[in-house]
Amino acid sequence: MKFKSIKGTRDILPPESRQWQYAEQIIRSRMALFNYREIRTPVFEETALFARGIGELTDIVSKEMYTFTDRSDTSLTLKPEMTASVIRAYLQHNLGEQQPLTRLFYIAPMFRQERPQAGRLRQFHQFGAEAIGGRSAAIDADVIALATEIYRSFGILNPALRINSVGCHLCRPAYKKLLREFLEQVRDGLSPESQRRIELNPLRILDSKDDNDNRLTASAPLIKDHLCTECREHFAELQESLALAQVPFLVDGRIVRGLDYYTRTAFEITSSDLGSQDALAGGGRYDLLAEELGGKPTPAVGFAAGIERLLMVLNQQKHDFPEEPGPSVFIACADADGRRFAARAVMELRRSGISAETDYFSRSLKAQMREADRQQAVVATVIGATEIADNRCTLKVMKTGETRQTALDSLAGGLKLILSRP
RNA sequence: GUGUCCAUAGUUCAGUUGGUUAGAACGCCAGGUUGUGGCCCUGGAGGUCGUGGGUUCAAGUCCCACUGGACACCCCA
Repeated sequence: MKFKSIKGTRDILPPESRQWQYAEQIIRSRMALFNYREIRTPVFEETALFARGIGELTDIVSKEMYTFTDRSDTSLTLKPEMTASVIRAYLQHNLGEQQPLTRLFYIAPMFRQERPQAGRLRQFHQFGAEAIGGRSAAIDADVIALATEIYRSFGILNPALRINSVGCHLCRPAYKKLLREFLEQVRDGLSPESQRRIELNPLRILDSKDDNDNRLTASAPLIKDHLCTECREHFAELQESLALAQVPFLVDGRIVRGLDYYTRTAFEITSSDLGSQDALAGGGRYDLLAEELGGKPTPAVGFAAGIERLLMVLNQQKHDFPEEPGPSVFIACADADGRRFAARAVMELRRSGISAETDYFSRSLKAQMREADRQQAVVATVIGATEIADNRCTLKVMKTGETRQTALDSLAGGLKLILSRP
């Protein structure tokens, strides 16, 4: 075996591809219900878009991007996330001029050069939504409700929604200072990893996986208790809106978002049926991003969710996926006349909307019937010189074994009769 | 980037303290007499034992490197 799919990427083969189609179909239907419309953007962008949007110092930008130069020496990057691209498109096409609130959703592949593990791939797929143009917390609640509604409609058993506010450029700097002062006092007891994070990313320490860290930071100040007046009111309004929408949630002051552009609302939906990477979806508000990308100040809120992780949970929870339907009819050929007939009939049937299949190996009838069975054909019929001479054939319903005669020259009609029965 | 474990037919696995032609199940193909699937029976095809080195009279089995995979850290969806 010479060529293989590259590390961290995988092929989605039948019957698994069926699960993807099914998942995407449900996602699309929920997006429509919430009045979000689809956006598709190129798989690559100028590298600078992500550097500016996500933040130069984030792990994603500093060490995980697939970056290359094209033949005219432009630095391009396979998109590691979607939000920067969506805002870029929003600004490029002045979507904000057409309506006050632009609501977009996407289903697309993303690329990050990380070490693969459970629920983490180098090419992975996300669905997500962005509501651009409004600062009301009611919109945050709408976005969060959309995310939870999608999981609810899949029948996911116990997703947990946790929300927080990470403040804004007014209150976050002061809080960070306060937090650093606290962390310095317990510095020596923290894990080496967390010690490093005091300068780099102090908020992260609060959701460390190290039990000892968590003990030491149990009494650390939380940003939700140090918000400015406006952020505090926004967070209160969010909780009220979620309650009105009857979306159950938990306030978790330790939730952080990894990307620089987040302000105020941050949320996560997790499942205990995932491995260590337990986030199904994450999102929040990013009021500063549009400006960062050269547009005029534009508040926005959104979320992104992993499709692989969704499917992992569904399979873990033994979700009842619809099966791939087999052909409606399999035409087995008894002889050369039968094969000639089948060659014409399968196309005629397909053109009249009936999925039809036949044998291509001139095999024994037994083998052809086996094939019909394997393919889960609804009906099988054997055609040969006799049938053609009599203008009659026998339709066999594979599941029950019952048979029924029909005229050969109205095969489609006879099949439709059988297929339309429950 | 770090760590732990793993790598044998299409798939899931077994291969005894290194010792002749590497096995099973499922799947696949063919047959079980005349034109009918599922169950059963019989037969068959299919493996450079991840790759490359090394130790040894002898390596699927021991050692090293590489590649790939799984899981965890990190990070995140």
